[in-house]
Amino acid sequence: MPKRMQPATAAKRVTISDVSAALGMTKSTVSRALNDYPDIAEGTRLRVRRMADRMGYRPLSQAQAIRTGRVRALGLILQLNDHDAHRPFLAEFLAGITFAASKEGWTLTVASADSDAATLEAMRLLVEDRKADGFILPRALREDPRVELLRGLDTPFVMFGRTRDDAGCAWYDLSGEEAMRQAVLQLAALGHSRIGFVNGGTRYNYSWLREEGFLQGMAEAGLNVDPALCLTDAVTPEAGAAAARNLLLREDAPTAIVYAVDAAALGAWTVAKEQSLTIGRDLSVVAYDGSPEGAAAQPPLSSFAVDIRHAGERLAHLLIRRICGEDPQDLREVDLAEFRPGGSMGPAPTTKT
Amino acid sequence: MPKRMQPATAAKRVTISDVSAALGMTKSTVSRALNDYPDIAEGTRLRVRRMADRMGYRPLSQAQAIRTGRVRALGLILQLNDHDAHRPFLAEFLAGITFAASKEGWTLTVASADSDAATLEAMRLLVEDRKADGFILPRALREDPRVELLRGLDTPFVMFGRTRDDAGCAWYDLSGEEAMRQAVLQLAALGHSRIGFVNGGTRYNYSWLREEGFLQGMAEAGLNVDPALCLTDAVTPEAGAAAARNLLLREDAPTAIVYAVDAAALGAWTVAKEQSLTIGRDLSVVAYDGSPEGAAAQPPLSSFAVDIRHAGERLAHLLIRRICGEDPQDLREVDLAEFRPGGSMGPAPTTKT
DNA sequence: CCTGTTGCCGAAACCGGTTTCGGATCAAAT
DNA sequence: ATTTGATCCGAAACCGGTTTCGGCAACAGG
Repeated sequence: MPKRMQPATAAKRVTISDVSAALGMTKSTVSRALNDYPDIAEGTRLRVRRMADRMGYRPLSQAQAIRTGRVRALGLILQLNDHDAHRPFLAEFLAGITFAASKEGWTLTVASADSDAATLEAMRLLVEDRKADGFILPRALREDPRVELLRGLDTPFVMFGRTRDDAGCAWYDLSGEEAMRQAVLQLAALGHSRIGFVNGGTRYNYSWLREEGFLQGMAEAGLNVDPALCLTDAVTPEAGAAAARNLLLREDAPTAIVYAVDAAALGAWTVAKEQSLTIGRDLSVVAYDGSPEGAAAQPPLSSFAVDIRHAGERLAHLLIRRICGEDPQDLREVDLAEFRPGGSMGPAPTTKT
Repeated sequence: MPKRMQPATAAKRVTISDVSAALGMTKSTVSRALNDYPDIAEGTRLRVRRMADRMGYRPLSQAQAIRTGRVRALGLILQLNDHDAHRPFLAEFLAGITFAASKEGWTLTVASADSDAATLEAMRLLVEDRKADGFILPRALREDPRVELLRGLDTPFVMFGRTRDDAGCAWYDLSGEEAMRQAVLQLAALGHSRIGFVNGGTRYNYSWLREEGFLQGMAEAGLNVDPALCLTDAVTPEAGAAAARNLLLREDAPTAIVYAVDAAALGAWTVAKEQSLTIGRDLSVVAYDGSPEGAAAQPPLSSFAVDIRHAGERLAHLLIRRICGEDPQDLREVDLAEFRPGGSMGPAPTTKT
């Protein structure tokens, strides 16, 4: 650590001085021309621009940073203690972010943490060291301490998901509420009337929205919601199986279960086998995420698929605009998840006795 | 894009000038003291150091970078077209890297690419923009174009895995050859004599080593190697199943199969069901990776587990030392994978007719 | 006592940019 | 014809560091 780093062999870049010399102007003029200062004549600006990209000039972000404080880098903290539903998607997510970022000349700085507190600390460090100009916040919580911190640090961010207090928040999200609503309506159309709901972790904001959507769908279908059939905090197959057992061992077991999370829904397969139920016939299941594990199940899980790569791209794009000073109000997008039928939904069993 | 970035609100840091002022010295003295220049008196060096960390001074890497060319950032390119065996491990891998890196004050810059050529281009860009001082190269190929490029750019790197032409290469790897050797010896001890081998992709260097280990084990056990029982290029369950079918439908089918890759080995489960064979009794299977999918199979797959998080940590550490100028010869580590018995290996069936 | 090293540190240039300030030019207004 | 004002650009300071250069002591040798 005390050892000094070897100087990197200077692959000679084109500097702003090269450009200004080639034009017979000063650095300052070139700089202001490229940065759209108002006191530069339009003709000059054009000549500078042309020469700059003819010479292949690209400002060195670190050099700019020491004055401007910005390095054209997005930040992302991986929180490992989080339930790992996102892990199969991680590569796609990162690909989306970096793809969109690099298209605009930005890069991604990644750090990791194993607790909420460590995440906050990691963000603080990256900001202090100017390794990130802003953050993408995956897995938005209903009450999110990260938002509080970043508001305090006056550091831009964009959330994957929404949150309760959305003042100053930009976000990209998928309408889990609409998906849940449609799930219920489809089940109702298939004749189901007793429908269970197994939600995800209630600290996540999406759970609140998906429940809302479920209730909305039930209302629209004219069905009664039995609170006893509504469970929460299942994000793993084990928890999902426990929930399924709970529901299916009842006197008045539901004929269909809506899961908020694919991973949890897979638990139903275990329970179905235990109880000799055939999924898609004796029990209908529908969930949300579009995970490969769900698609690989027998029968495949009907689910609302999320294009995680696209989400990454949108998030990167939105964050860049946010860092460039756009109003967070204008940086909010909500897409629809795509329903992917899989065979786990079928008509309600006739007169279950 | 042309829009100028908002200036970041300057959270005031302690600068080198603050430190030098507090000491009544010049910046240059402080700088040289902290960087271990030989022309600084030992007493002075100490006083500077003490004051520096009493004041919480941490040099701004970008400011250093514009002179030194180094930003204290490691680079990693995710190559997506690669077979995705690593994806379940990606989070752990990143955690390992970032954990070790941040402990020494370094960060990780991630980019992605969808082809070999795009990977090279991405690395070139990161170097040019000084967003990475060196690279971690996952999935070492036997002939690796990345190595060639980085040698040319004179950019430090460290490989996860070894390669054929290892001049100037640092690496961390697990001894796949030793694992395969032990796999064979264990099977031989269980009475197996006809043992099949299903290798991974031959462009990867690990395949060559694992084959070597397999052959070595067979030789030590005094067993004949039947070339017809040695297949290659299976890295997915589908390919692994095809290989298993190929082997098991033979007249002289093997009683055990060594797979180079867990994901491929899972294909044997499919084929065993097709042919009403019980794995662990009629057919023994052993593989390499320690994947969760293997552990979840019935019976669980016996496998050599790789601690991917630890690998990430070692790689980060080695790369930092490499960037600091240490000789690559001194930066080579090979660990042993840990055997994790799972029930998929059993005694050889008595007189298979 | 003078000279030549050597050890140690300050002064100043430098890296590649940004930003402030002021001055020159030219048209419009007095 | 001079003043005024706006437009546009150059000069120079600045950001937070690193590195070169040179000079001042102290110490050794003659």
